[in-house]
Amino acid sequence: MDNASNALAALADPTRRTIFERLAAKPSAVGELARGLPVSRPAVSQHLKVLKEAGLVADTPEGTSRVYRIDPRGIAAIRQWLDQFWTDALDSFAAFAEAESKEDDTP
Amino acid sequence: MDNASNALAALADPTRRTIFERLAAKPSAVGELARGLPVSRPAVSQHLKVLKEAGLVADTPEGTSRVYRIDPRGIAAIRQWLDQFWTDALDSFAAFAEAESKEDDTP
DNA sequence: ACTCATGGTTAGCTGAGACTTACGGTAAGT
DNA sequence: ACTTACCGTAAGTCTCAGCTAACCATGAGT
Repeated sequence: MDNASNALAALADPTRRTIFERLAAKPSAVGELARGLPVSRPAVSQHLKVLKEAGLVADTPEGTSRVYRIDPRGIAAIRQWLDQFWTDALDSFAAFAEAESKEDDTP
Repeated sequence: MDNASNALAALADPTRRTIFERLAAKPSAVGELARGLPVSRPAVSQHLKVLKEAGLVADTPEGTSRVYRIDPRGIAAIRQWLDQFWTDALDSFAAFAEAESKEDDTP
């Protein structure tokens, strides 16, 4: 799926992965996240924007604050994309193993 | 896992995703891949190096050629990393839905 | 109305990485 | 031995993404 592309690209950045993992452990506000990270608050905002557009997180206004949490849709998209190749990967390996065993004609 | 980090970063590039998908459909040599892509052959070589270090592909010398195929380990690493957050994601959404329903005190 | 706290947005800088070109290295065929 | 085909690597260029600093907007409390 094309949505999986955005999700994969979003999780490629280490800082975004850290943010994602922390939100998985506990939904938090922007400043709360930035305080525990080595980057500034605007950087966290930009990362959250990317994660949101990738369908990996969702946000809810909470007064003057804004709470972010994990969105299962992004994870589902990546899983679906991966499973598309899972059987192919096993087939490739099975074919390789079989070709290897047939090469054993050197006694 | 840390191996999942490399795999995610490797699949972030669109060209590498295309190479990965084509190898899933059919194991191929480097030149064969490059002929169907809008980039040069050395570029494909570099991409394959990244994919190999990420555990996503494996290669086998075939005479003067070199056949690349999919390695299931990379896919497994990403799947394992994702499943680590799957239940957390569902919990986050369940908690959000419950909080939403309790806010229905505005008749 | 004023103040304070929280966040999203923009401009600009900088470093990482994707690409090409050129080169060297190896195996098969003649 | 020579040629051809296939591939990996090094050096260099250039674009893009992540970061900071500064600014503006909004809601809560007084």
